[in-house]
Amino acid sequence: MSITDTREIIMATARKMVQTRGYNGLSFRELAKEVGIKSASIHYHFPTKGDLGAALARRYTEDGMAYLNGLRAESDDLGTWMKGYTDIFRAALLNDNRMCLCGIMAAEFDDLPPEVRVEVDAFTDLNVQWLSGVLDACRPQLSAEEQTRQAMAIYAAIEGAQLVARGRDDISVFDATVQAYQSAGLLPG
Amino acid sequence: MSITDTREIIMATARKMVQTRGYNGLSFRELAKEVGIKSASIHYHFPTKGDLGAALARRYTEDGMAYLNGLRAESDDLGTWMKGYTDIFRAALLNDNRMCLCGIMAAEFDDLPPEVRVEVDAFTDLNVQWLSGVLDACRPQLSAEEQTRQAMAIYAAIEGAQLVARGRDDISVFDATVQAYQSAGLLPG
DNA sequence: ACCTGAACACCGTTCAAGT
DNA sequence: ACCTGAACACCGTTCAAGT
Repeated sequence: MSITDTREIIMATARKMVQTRGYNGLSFRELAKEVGIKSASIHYHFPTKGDLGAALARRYTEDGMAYLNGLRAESDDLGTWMKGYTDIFRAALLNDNRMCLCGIMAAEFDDLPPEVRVEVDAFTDLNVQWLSGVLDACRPQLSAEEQTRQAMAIYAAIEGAQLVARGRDDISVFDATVQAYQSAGLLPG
Repeated sequence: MSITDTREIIMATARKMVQTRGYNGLSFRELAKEVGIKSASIHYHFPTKGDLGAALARRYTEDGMAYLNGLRAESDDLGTWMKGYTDIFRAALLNDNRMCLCGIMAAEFDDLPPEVRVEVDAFTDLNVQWLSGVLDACRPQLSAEEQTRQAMAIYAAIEGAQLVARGRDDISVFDATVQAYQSAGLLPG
């Protein structure tokens, strides 16, 4: 086992925990037990909880953007793009009623150390940027400001749909809500 | 000071703390310090943290519904109703970037004791019910199911707008997002 | 390079004891 | 009726010590 392996196992395990219980709900002792080391050893890889949280958010953003950019590269269909987008959030709910890592952390805003806040912000920015790109492809007549505003609204609405559906532990709430967004024309396609 | 007074002070103080830091972020010791008693004394009024959380959510729901029902009684104007509705969430952000008590708790779903979950669910139900009533007044041609679905979508979208705006600590994000919802026709009026 | 046990100040909770 | 101090098992963090 090299350095990287243990570090990766810690991150994968912690990511699941945060998506389920939140940043505050993440316990170093519980995490260590699951990984099979002592809690003090976690601090060797991530000096503070904030370091771990920031690393998790950064990786989560990287993975998400790789998926989304692949989606745009592989298809020219607006419907495929938007279904691919909403499916990220749907998949989290399907996966043990988990939440978007940065969505759940946004709710804990006041408890987050600055280095984590920065990464949560970056996730939001990149989501809005990607959605703006999609809007530019399908609604080029809109100004850049209007595209950004609509992209922000789409992102916020999807996060809200996930939050509420999760609170009900009912994925059909998510599906029905996304469909209502589509009917209203909030989502393109 | 009667029983009720201390109890009320505890609830008012705890409510602010939960709207800022969440259920997990609420500390009995910190709460006690602010109230001016010892943490063990909190347990006299609320045996467990779950009891306190449930009482907070129930009171929050009661207060909100009293406001919303007053709104519908005092005016016949759809715009006034919807502005009154979104203003609840806007006011929380204006008040030290706080969140809807039940919105922040919904994100902590997995950490909530059952008695708190029940109250968070009730809040959602009553919001959807109130919004359905508004939709029935302005879009009577819709089926009850469709009204409920749209009401759920409105509630989820507003919660999401608050969540994202709070993460940015920027109320203009909330305002722009709500306006985008209105332009799309997701919000009536 | 990586891990550990022990200590620190925190946490919710319990309970016998005070008034 | 209401409050308290002390104890319990938890928490993140630090650090000297191990290999």
